[in-house]
Amino acid sequence: MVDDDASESFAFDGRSYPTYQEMVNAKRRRNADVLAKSGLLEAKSAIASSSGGGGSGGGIVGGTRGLKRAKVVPPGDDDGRPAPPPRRKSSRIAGAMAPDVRVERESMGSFVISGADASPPSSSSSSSSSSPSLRVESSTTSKDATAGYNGRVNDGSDLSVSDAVELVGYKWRGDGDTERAERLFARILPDAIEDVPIANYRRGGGRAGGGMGLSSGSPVSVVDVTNTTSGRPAQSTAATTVPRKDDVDDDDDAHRGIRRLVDGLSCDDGECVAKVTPDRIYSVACHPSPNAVIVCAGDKTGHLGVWNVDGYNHGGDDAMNNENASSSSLSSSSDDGVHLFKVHSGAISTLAWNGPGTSLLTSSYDGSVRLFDVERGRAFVEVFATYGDEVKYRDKLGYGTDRGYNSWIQGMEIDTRYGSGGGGGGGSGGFFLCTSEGRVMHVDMRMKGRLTFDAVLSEKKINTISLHPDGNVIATAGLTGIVQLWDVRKIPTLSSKEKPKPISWQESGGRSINSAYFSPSGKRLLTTTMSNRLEIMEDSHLVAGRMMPKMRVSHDNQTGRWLSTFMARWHPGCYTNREIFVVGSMKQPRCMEVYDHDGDLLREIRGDAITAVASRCCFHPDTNKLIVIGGNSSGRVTIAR
DNA sequence: TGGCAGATTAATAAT
DNA sequence: ATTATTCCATCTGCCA
Repeated sequence: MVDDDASESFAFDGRSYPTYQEMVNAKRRRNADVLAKSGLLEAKSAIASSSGGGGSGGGIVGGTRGLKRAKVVPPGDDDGRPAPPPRRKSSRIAGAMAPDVRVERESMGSFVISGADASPPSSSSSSSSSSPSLRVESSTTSKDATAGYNGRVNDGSDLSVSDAVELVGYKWRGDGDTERAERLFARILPDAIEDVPIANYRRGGGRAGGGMGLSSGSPVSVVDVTNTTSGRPAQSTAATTVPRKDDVDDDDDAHRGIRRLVDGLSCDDGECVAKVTPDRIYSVACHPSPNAVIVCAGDKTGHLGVWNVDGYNHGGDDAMNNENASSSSLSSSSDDGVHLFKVHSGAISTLAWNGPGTSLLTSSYDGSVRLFDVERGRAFVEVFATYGDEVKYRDKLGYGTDRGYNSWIQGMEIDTRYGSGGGGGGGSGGFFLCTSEGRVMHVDMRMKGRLTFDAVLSEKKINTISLHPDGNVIATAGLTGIVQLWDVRKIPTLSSKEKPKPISWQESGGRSINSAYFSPSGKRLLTTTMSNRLEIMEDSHLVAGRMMPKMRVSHDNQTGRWLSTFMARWHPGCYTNREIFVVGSMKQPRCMEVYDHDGDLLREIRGDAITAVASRCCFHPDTNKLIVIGGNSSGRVTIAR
């Protein structure tokens, strides 16, 4: 059985390549891969027979690193853990559902969700009022609504590190997890913070390390876009995709430098991948410390996985005696650097470190935002959450913002206008949120926390919200298929009747837009669309009215239902005059793609460590090296460097 | 215009 | 090796 060769020429494996060389390269890669695999089979059996090695899948891939599911709970568990419920799925289907929502099974295996619009928490909070002691049951029934609080993890009180570890179900917890987590929190992360250079986050002097600035020089060829009538420009690019210019232009040095970095990326060995969360990854973020690679991933059921990739700080001088290398008898995996917390009851839609890396914000479908404040030693503080109108919530930030079951927080952007390192509330000035029903909210955390505005900017879901570095413009994009730019200062509140009006907008192929992000320099706006395109606009914030993209790359974004959608993301630092971004890909073999700001594909990163489609990707913020991170739909994270 | 059914998608855990 | 499970995605088509 040979894989279908499909068509030769410039197309291969369902993709078309702009140059023959690239196609050939792709093919070589594929062939090498196939070979490797077949060779592996032999090698595997050989190894297995000889050394009988550890357990499952000597196979390179598959990630032996990271979380491991506890198979069976030993009968005599000392922890007093409750015996595992007989069966997970059955219990869930059997009806442990949220009060107001029922799921009915239909013939074809599809589900129907019926029930009133999740009425706000039933007034009688009965048992769960404020149970201080966390019950461990959870997890298996992560979806059940702990009456009130929209089924969130708790009533909004703080979660300590150990709380968050406890909330992880027995299935994904191991001995010593709490101690390890506490050390991460009390020691490893604080050390990592120390390493973050001030230049990385201080405003004013250029956002990024290395270097410098964007060519503020040429004020830009303002894309004249507007004059071309509604018609499209030369649509002729039909041929394919990338509008590339063959001759690299002037800023060669920068270009070459970046190419060198990008070409050097690899992720071939098993150390480059680990299972970090139990479920599908919705968001990834990387701590800015230049001396560590500490990756965070948020999954569908509210788990936050933290992977300390190189075991940063492990050898610490006074490392705890109690748990040195030898202690772990059962779980040798106890020191693979993966930590798991459960901090939300719904998907973690966005994860974001603030500039100095002192705190991590998590936004979730469960309607809450939590702050992991390393600097102040406070773990998962609920910073905002949607609450109903009941009087008892009057003191909560987010009081009266609950809009029922069909509303959730889809995206978040840290507000850097007051300085990303700002004192204020825990290391960031505040944040913007966008929701499934098209709302945009802003929370100012500088004082006690205040909801600054709450406006409906779209009739449908808004997927992302992005703040322009100049602090005056935000971009929203979502199911309406239109990117819109807004003047932050002129967003009307809910109470005011005036209709919000965007400064400018752009539609893209009529389908929805997965993401729209301003580049760190602010010069460009990058969108990822369901009409299979990546589009780059330049100086869009200077245009009023209709915008047109400067560059357009065709890109298969049909991830389907079971994978998180693609959202191309910029490198947060500026390389001299060159900005780059990364995006997942449906190509086979799987890869992550790095492009530059002209839409040129610099690299397809492949390797044994990429075991599945990397739906959500990001970069390590450091500009002195290049590290690419990808999260897939089974909770695995791959890093390339 | 809005609501629903149905198709589609990829990867794992369980068999 | 095959099957069942995922089911807070999104698009199209059909109905009112």
